[in-house]
Amino acid sequence: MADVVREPKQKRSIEKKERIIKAGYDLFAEKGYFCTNTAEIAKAAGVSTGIVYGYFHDKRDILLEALDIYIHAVFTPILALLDDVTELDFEKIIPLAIDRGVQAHRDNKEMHNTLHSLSTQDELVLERFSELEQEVTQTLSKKLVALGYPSLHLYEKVHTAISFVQSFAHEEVYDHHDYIDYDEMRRLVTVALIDLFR
Amino acid sequence: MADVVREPKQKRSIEKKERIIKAGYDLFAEKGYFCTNTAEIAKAAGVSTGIVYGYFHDKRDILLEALDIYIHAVFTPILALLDDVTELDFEKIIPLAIDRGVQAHRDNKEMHNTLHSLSTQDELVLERFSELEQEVTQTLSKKLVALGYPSLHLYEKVHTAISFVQSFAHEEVYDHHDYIDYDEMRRLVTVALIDLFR
Amino acid sequence: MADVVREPKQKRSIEKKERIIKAGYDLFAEKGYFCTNTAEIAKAAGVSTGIVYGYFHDKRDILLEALDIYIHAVFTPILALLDDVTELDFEKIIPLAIDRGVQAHRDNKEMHNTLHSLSTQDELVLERFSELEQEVTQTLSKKLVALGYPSLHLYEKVHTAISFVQSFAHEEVYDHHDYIDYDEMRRLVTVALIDLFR
Amino acid sequence: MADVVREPKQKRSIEKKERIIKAGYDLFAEKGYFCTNTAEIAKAAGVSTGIVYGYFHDKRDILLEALDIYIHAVFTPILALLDDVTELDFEKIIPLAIDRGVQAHRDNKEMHNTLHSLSTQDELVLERFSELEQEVTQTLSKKLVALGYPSLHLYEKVHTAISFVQSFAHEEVYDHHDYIDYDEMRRLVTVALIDLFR
DNA sequence: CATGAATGAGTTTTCATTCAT
DNA sequence: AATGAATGAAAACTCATTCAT
Repeated sequence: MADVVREPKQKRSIEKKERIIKAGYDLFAEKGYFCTNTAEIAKAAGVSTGIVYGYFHDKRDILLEALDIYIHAVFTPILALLDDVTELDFEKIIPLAIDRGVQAHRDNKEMHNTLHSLSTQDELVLERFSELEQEVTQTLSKKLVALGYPSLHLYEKVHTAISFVQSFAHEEVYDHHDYIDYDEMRRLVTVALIDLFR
Repeated sequence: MADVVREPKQKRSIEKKERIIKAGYDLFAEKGYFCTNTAEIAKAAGVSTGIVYGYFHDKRDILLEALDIYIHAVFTPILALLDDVTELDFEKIIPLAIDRGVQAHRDNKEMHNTLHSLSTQDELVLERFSELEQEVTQTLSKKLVALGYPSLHLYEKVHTAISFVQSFAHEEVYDHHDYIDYDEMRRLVTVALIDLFR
Repeated sequence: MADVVREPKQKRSIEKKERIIKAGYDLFAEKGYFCTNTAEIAKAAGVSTGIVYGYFHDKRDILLEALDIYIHAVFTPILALLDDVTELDFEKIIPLAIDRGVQAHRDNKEMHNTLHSLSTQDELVLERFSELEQEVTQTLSKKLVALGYPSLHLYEKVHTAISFVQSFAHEEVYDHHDYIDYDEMRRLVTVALIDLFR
Repeated sequence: MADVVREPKQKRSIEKKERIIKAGYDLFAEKGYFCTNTAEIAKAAGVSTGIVYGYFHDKRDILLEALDIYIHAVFTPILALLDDVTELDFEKIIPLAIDRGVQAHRDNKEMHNTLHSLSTQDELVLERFSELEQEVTQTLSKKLVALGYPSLHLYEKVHTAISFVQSFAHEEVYDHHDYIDYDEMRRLVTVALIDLFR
């Protein structure tokens, strides 16, 4: 009935809302969205089940907020990638980019999976992911152009690079395979990316 | 307490089991594992809900069998990739590989997502995915060696190549972004992969 | 998800569905719609909570079916009122009508209240009540005309009569007041109704 | 365990309490007792949810106070009915009584329904209704006697009259039926009531 | 083997009431 | 007195799994 959600203004409330998001984030990451229930989230956040619905419309709403956290955590370092760069030395930039990508993935791999899988079933999740990729691609492209890189097919290059980095990060972070030497793989990816921008 | 699952010998039973797997496959792909219920699967398969438990231990068991179907569908064409190749002309092989990868992804993208997301939560799903990647990497590597390609760091090259192809396939199949020219991106990926094996 | 409701064909199922409606009827009548929960209905019907949703969309759906029962129980005897009448002797007909009305009310007074109050909040309940009143009015009018009664303002007369009978029935059934002699009141109502049709 | 309810002495408090009752009245009338929650009442009254429990024991307590308002609103004009009458001309009195009854019903029809339905479930509501009917019947009867009307079966006549008026008021106010000419129906009721007192 | 009705534990969500501030 | 965040019990409804037929 009361389809109203508190927009907390006071510090204590804001902290509480954030505790709930954090608890949701961790549980969704650990067990997936569908295997996590609101009672668990409330318990993990140290609040009652009722108050969860004071801050969020429903469980999905918690996910959407967790998505924002995730996006912030993962993409902030990547967007900042070229901030300290003054000259276009891809031999230096690429390894740094890979490090950042791997680190971001390492810190958030479970959530990544949870969100990625939901993106098939949830318009909004998909949309936000999409917007984000666009923002990253365009921001990095703009910075490269500002540093003097030619703009021909740049979006495609950057997008491909991001895609390769993510793909490698995923491999390394999960580290499934005994028969793969990940250092060597990293070298191959590095070379491929340097060639891409040559 | 018949925790026993029939191993169907007769043709009619085998067909029935396969219909259930197919129905499960389609529904899991369309709506995800958790948003599909067993009654729907049974209905789609044209059987009663009860009999599902005559062929499968539980819902997850259907998923596991669907996983096998998926694996077969996706990886058979990829494993067969080098079967008709007699000389190592990567300028020809790579575009073919990309086509196959994109096609496989296109045909099974929803199931890919469903399974991928479950792999975080389900040991066995993860394990089978892992085994499969290993098999593909090693089979393709073996074929390349047989065709005269040097074996140094070959697993890493092949694995990286697979990873890049999948990554591109995903991009192209989902086709999120207006600002990306996917033909150009395909060209970039093709060049990168040719360089990888040069 | 499965928004499907079984339409029971077999005798056992039909009996079960009727048991649920009966249990709902009794509980709604006794405690009102909002103070009755589905678990209670299930328990009273001797079934599990789950199966209730096999036969009914939701709690309101049980109410709607109970409404049909109510309508049948209350209005069947009233509709049949003039069936055995061959001549228009209101001195005989009116007392009979009052008896029937009081009896119907007596048998179903709680449900009457429950439904009546919901009619304000539920379109469909209101609609069915309305239809019913219309049917009763028109059926009785038609019978009177067939017996030779003039049709001028007949609907209004019949509707007024019904309304008076219900009103008296309510009074007598509840029997609130010590200071009222209900036999005398019945006499007054009888006279008023006879005069109405004179 | 402050189960104590403030009896407000100061003007501001009294106003606040009245605002809550008014808000409760309106919401109960509009949506029914069970579909109205205390937060809504508080909001509509412009107070906090907490303070509601400073003035009322519980939600039902608000209803009971709203009942008093209702009773006052509905029955005051009816009780005053014969105040200006000096001679017993029922041809004049009856139409006036019907007008008053219809008007009272029109102004409070939703609350009437809400309260009426609760009277089955709530002793106190039933009791107050009963007391009220008694008061109205007895007050009007006394006035009639003072004007020279014979007291034989007077309570029954008055009670019947009230009951008929209410019944007609309900019909006219809801105005369900296209096939009914309510002006004609009013005429019939008027005649019946005049005859009742003849 | 097959059916599909039945079970009941589990899930999301609401809301009257309390309580820290 | 007043606030409105917080509580937690209770409600509606779902669904994997079982079982009588």
